[in-house]
Amino acid sequence: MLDSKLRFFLQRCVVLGQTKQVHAQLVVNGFNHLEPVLVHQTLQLTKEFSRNVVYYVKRILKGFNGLDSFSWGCLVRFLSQHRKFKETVSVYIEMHNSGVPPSSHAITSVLRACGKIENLIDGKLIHAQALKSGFCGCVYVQTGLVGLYSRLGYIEMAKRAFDDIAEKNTVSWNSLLQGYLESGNVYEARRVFDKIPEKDVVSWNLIISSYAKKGDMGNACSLFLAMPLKSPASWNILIGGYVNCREMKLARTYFDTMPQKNTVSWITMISGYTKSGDVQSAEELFKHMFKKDKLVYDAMITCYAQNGKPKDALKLFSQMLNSDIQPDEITLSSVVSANSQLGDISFGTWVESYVTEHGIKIDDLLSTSLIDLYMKGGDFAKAFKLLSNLNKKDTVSYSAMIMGCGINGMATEANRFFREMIKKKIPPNLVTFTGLLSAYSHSGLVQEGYECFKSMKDYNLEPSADHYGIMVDMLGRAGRLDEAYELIKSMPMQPNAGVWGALLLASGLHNNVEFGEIACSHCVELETDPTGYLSHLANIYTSVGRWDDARNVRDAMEEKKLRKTLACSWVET
DNA sequence: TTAGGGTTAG
Repeated sequence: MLDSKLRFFLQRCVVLGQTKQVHAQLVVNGFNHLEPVLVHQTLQLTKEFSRNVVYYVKRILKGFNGLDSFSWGCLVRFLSQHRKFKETVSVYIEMHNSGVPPSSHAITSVLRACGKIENLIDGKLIHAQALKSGFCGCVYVQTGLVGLYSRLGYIEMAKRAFDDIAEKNTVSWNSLLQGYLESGNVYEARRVFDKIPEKDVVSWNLIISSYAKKGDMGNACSLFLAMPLKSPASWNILIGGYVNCREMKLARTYFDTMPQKNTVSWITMISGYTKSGDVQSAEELFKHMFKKDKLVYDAMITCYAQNGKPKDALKLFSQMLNSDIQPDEITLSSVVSANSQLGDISFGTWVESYVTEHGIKIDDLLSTSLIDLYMKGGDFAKAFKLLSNLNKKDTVSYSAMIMGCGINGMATEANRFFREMIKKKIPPNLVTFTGLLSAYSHSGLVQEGYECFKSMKDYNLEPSADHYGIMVDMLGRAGRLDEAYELIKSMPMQPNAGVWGALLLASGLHNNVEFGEIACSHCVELETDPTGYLSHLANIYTSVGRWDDARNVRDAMEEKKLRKTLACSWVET
């Protein structure tokens, strides 16, 4: 009687607190055989991932006297469903080490997880276990194997696993299709697609997504129009394709007409606007969203951080915390980047304590943004420690380091890091050279800077206008104005105001009227507000005693300023 | 089984 009563209560639990109450009842009455039902129910009712639930369930599992592969399987599946793939694998291993035989659910889930985190070694081990435990006749497990090998690019293995399936379902076919798409064999993929006996939405979405990723929107769109039933994912794939091609207008048209938008649709649009620098449109979408989840906040914070609005990024971050949404390492990397733009080094300490308090893992990307923060703030030791603790040092982390050296005029260190990355076969990029050149420039090492600039072509890098700007600045400061001017004339692209501005600045330092005039005229042409440049020129005239010219320039400035003020008040009224 | 959020410059 009590048994069925407890079962009844369990099945009606809607929050963790209730299952915990019933659990206490079970234990008191010695009904431990109902614990698997409790585990199942608890995980079923947990719609949003919660670490507390995992701890709670794990505690129950550890207390089992008998082996329960059902309950363990529930947990493994729960973790996989909530995209905690590393944990899925580690819990599966824990289960195995406890001597619990796997269930088909557990195997299918862990195979998916191995595929997602590209863990071939464990994937193969689990394949062997599946064989040993006799699950290789189960279509779900077999399909899981096709999925694993497909995702990891072992198409031959995937094909073999697929051929072994006696009764293939559409998921089996789709997994194979994904394998061919992953390995870039479009021809074979198309053949598989055409052979699928009952194509479902996913079959269509997979093939459309492959065209969209390549930027072949013609094919993507015509298949999209041809498909019989569209899911929100189909629309999102198409929108994502247009976003990647920077076709925001078309993306917006589909976004506006799609029948059922979900958060993925909104995030795809917001990140599209982020990349095209349209903060206003991103903001407008964000404001109109009804239910904002963590990923939406992340997308919008990144939008601010990447478009030079660090203060807005931080404001939104505190709003996020106030809404009780927990940030993770992805959120924090953007927020650290925002703080780095503001030069607030104290935020690094905050992040480090927040991370330990909330059990967030500092991964390489978050470390890199912290390296940038500490280097800009001059805490070389902390940055260096983070760099040496990285799992994988890459172009970005080294560039952040070198960039910091550049800002702080540490040419020797910049050069040391540069040589280190070359030795490790990590390719430098344009940012690396921006850092390196500015390090030489700030230290006045003209010869080294020159060599470095010339060496860019050895790494197949074409200097940008900014790199020329640094060179002009460096040569100019050293008084080599002729060389600086010659360098500008040799530029393969149109020199920007930064380049001419550097020459103007140097002309001022060395009281050179000739180059000052040339540089200033170009700056005025390129920028809407010429007052700063003109005042520089006036100072040059003054320094060589050409008072009349100085006055003429200042008069011209007054007139322009007056006109600007008039224009402003005209607009205001 | 498909679709969404991150790090270095300006």
